[in-house]
Amino acid sequence: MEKITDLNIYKMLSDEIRLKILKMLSLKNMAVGEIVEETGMDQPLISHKLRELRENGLAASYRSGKNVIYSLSSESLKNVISVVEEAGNTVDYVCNCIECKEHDE
Amino acid sequence: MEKITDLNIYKMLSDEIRLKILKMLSLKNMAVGEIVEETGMDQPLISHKLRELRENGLAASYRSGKNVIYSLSSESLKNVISVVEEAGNTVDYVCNCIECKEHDE
DNA sequence: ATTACATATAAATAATTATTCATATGTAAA
DNA sequence: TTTACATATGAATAATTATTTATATGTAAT
Repeated sequence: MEKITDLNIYKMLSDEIRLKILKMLSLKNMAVGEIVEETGMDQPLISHKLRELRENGLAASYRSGKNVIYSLSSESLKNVISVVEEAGNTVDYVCNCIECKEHDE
Repeated sequence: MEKITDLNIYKMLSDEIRLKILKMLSLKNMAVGEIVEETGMDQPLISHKLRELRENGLAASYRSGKNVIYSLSSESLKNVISVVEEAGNTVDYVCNCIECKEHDE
């Protein structure tokens, strides 16, 4: 098992589908089928994304009958997600005010 | 100018060189030449990375004589960087304890 | 045991992103 | 006003990552 670096966390969060999955998992644990349904994406694609999240230590899973249930590996990820969302708003604000207007088309 | 989403922030942070640059800028403002020197990478490569950071609203720049000085666009990015670093440690810890050991080679 | 359901995997392809190389631009000094 | 220095850009290539397709595996119900 590799060391989990902040770089790896960012990489995992930098894909739209993986990010969506993580946000869903931050609300409740979910079976693969539910994730497939709620995202509307293909099952093998979701399975790949879940594997990446698992292998990079951001998600954990266990089997329950026919289903496999996924969860966030750590509560601290919820914190990451919300802090970055806030920062996104702040940066956006700063950018609109200071210099980005100059480059508008 | 595009809306800055949390996804874009993650994308910018998910490249080793860009992340290194952002961490450097979180300590002090720097001229391009200094960044090139301190990272040891090629000048055009750094210039490309800086452009990405600028265009995504994470960095700002101004000219000072022959030099161009870069800075973080927002203090809140420092917060993001440190929160994720912490989360990395936490996740790592959780993972080592709970389930990743099972998959060790 | 056979079938159906849920999930995982591997290999192939497609798409995106990073890096290099050559050169252009903009500023200041001689 | 030529030269040097600092940075930026564009086009070409290389490398990485995402997606699809086909199929395998594992569990449970009949």
